[in-house]
Amino acid sequence: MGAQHTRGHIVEAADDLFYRQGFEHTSFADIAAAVRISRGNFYYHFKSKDDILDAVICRRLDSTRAMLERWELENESPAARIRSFIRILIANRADIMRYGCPVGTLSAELSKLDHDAEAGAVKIFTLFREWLQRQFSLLGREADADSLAMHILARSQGVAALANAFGDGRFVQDEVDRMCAWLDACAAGPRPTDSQIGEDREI
Amino acid sequence: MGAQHTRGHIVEAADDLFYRQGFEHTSFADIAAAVRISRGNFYYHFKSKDDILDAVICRRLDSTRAMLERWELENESPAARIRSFIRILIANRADIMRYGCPVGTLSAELSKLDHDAEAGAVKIFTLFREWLQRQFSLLGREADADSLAMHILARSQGVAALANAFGDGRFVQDEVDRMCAWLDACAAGPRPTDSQIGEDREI
DNA sequence: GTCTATACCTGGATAGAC
DNA sequence: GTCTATCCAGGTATAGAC
Repeated sequence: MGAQHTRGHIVEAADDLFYRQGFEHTSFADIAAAVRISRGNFYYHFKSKDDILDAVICRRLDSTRAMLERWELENESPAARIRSFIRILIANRADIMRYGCPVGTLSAELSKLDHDAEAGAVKIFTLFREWLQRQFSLLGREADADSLAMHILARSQGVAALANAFGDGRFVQDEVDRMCAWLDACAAGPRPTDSQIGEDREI
Repeated sequence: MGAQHTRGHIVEAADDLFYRQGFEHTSFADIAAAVRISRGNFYYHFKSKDDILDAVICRRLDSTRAMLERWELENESPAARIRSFIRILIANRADIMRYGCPVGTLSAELSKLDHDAEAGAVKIFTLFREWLQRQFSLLGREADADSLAMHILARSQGVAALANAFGDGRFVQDEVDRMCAWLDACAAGPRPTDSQIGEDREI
């Protein structure tokens, strides 16, 4: 068993448990049981629980970067790329209904704990934010690209929060449809006709 | 010191601490320090920490009911009432940026803890949901009133989540403006003109 | 590298004096 | 009603054998 191999196992198990149970609520005993090593062995690989958290956040940052890159390669148009983002709500629907959004719930928890690692968790949000901003810029919305990015990010967070609270899969689908329709209107241009001002400000 | 008086103090302090620090992260020592009583004294008033949580949730249910009633009395039109709801994001902006939404963060935490009281926390959401649904019905949107209620609830949750993560007050104001504009379009009628289908599905 | 044993602390909960 | 003293479980972290 190479050290890196065990270390990787620990981070992987911790990532999963932190998502499902929360950081504070997950004990070394929980992780040890999942990885099948003794508690004492942790301290050969990490010097504290906070250290494991840092490793988990790095792992999530890496996998998020990889996912965003994939979406970019798989889709030609920025609109299609943004739709890939919106559709993670569907792809991960079951987990989201049970455990919420991994990004949102972690940064919310760390915020309450007043934990130093909160900044790292927010960085994951920032990856999405900047990526979405780039896509909206490519869509011809340079002027308000960041605002649009934050808007769609907020909506997906809200959907995840209520999906978790009410456990309603139909609601998720409805909101995804709304977001896609909004995106279409958005791609069509900032202010289609003068008569639509009012409705259009929604965009 | 009447028993009810002390009990009320405990619940009040616990409510505040559970919001700012989270339920699990708040210890009896924290509450005791806030209320200025000894730890042992808790058990005269409550038989366990979970009991205090139940009392806190009841308190929040009551204060939510009172707030919704107030909004109803203070505003004639359903649109104005819904705007009162949207504007809590502004009224409580400072707290939301620091601690998130009290309803959303509690039910998210209890969900991860797999705690029995999660159902109670979700009831608070349900109060908002049903109240909003009634307002949308009065607005002439009986057919999709619940869907619209969930939509606006989700958006406010998303705004709170990102406001907490990024600590950006400007973002909150922008999103509140968007939500108000959306509401105006919504009140104007479900499908203004045929040519707007597509943009309109946003509603 | 991984284990067992254990130190040490915090947190919830109880007992009983006042 | 409120206190002090105390118990006990569970958590992080360390020491040292293998």
